[in-house]
Amino acid sequence: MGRIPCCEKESVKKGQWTPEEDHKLSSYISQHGTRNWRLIPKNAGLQRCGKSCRLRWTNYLRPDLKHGQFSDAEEQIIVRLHSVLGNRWSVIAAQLPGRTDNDVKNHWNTKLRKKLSGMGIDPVTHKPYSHLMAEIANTLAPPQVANLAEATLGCLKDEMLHLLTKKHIDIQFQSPAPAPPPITANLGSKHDEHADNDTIEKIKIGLSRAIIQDPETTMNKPWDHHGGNGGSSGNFPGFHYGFEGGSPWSQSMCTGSTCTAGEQQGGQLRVDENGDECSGEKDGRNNMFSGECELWDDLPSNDLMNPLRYPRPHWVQINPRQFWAEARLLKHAAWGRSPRTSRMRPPGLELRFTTM
DNA sequence: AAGCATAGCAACCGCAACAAT
DNA sequence: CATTGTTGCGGTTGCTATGCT
Repeated sequence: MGRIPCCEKESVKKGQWTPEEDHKLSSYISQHGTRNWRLIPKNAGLQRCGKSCRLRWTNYLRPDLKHGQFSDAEEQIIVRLHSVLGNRWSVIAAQLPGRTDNDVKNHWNTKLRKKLSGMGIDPVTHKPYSHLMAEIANTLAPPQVANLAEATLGCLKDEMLHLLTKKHIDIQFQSPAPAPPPITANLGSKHDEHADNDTIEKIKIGLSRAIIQDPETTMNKPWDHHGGNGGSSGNFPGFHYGFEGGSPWSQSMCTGSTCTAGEQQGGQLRVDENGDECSGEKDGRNNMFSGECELWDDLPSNDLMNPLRYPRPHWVQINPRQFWAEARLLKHAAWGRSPRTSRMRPPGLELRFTTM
């Protein structure tokens, strides 16, 4: 025999509250208080669950609530407390008069998390992504780092794939040496799912190859702390980070060589439809982290733990900004239209990334 | 102008902690 | 101390408005 439900589900109304319901609930609570939520809907003449009434009151109807936009000061409090407390929304909300835990949680999930990500800061740990990756990389053996880098690149590939598969495309990927056979990707026909999956796999392989490595840079091994082109992070070549002190909003993982002034001031980084950089978009879509990641190509994942077998892995630094700019150019070329035709790629696409 | 994608927000759900008996 | 009921919390979902193609 289970616990009795908090209300009779079948006779209870769900969904948006009407102004009449709000009025009934508010006037009842103003007279009788919020003693027993199970009895409140019955006594107030509402066909609602007590739990639903409590939620409506605490999150919306309470007279001491603020309903407007979050101020900069409030946002900074949330970020600071979240870095210490994590997702303890009720505790965070308690420090913000007039705000509910639901408000804070929603604001975090829709705005602040993206804002931090856009600035290159991991919203979970509140550390710069590059710092985290450097920390991880420094604790792993090179083959494991390769695995990690592969996974990182995999995310980028999926994003790019998504970009490409939004519309019908017919592309050829062509890679510099060692030249793989050109891969024709023909997406958009739904009639043969197996063939489409096969094509997607081919695209993934093509992208892997298209992001081609620079043989000269193989002299710089990621685990060689004395060589390479490491930045301010010190130990791990290719990972640059550095941020200005002060509020979290001024933090950035950018290095001087890869950031615009706008980014260093905390602006959001974007690439527009033309592949041009811009900043400060209000909705924060297409946010990217700047900085660099490293790829060791052509390492079969099932044998990555054998450094003797793969003593000299290839690697390439990827600037995500350039990645997306290239991706958009690729998209425009594939669709056969671009606002700036001078920037269109000729047929026989070559996707290439330069080191910074 | 229509259709689609995305962001923002309100509300729901399940679980755990707490209180009452 | 065990059981039962209530409240609070955080994750998730679904609806609506808005923007984009």
